[in-house]
Amino acid sequence: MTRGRTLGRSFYARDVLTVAPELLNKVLVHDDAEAGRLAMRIVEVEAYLGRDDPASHAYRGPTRRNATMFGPPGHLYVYFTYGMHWCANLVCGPVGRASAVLLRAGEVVAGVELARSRRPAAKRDVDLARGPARLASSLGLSGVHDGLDVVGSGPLRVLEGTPVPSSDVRTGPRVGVSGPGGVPPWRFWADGEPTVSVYRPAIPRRRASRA
DNA sequence: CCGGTGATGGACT
DNA sequence: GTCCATCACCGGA
Repeated sequence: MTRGRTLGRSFYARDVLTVAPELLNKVLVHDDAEAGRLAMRIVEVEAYLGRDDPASHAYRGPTRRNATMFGPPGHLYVYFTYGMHWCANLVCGPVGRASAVLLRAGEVVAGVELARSRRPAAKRDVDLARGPARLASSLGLSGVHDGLDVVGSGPLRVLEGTPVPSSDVRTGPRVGVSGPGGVPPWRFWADGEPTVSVYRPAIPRRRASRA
């Protein structure tokens, strides 16, 4: 299931709220020189608007961490969080807008054995990429992939897939984001997908106090 | 199934 | 010092 046309730059160059739902059912392919190929059908995404979005990493302007977001669309923004996890986004919109789509969940459609080896904690295959850090882990993504172009001949690309009919696209609030929630339909998934990550309201927890 | 919580390090104020 | 675009594991129902 790794046939199909590679999406071009113009796909990503549009408004992030247009691109996000269209990414559903697209197939992200990662060819690792040593590990091999893994292909992931995207089933859940989340939009981040950029400078005007309090929940976005880009809200306070460019830093070394978020530099990729401020660059051209069609590049992968990978960041490190909670001291142990990587998460991946696709940069959208025009240069400088810093909008991006967080890849929240997917279904492994090629390289399942490889994904299992990367995520031994997953009890069932449906858990291999249920959640953004799990998705990145299954794909073998980390900081070395931040900034990579997914358009063209690199190890990463996104293939066309069967579009999800708009009547089957569901929307909801963002996951794990505190602060002003805002109005736009931030999160998108396809109706009936078993691999969509579970919604949990953002409840900031204090770090455990030392005795 | 569900809720509670420790892990763990970097970015930012 | 505080906050994370999170996950795995545990105990209870």
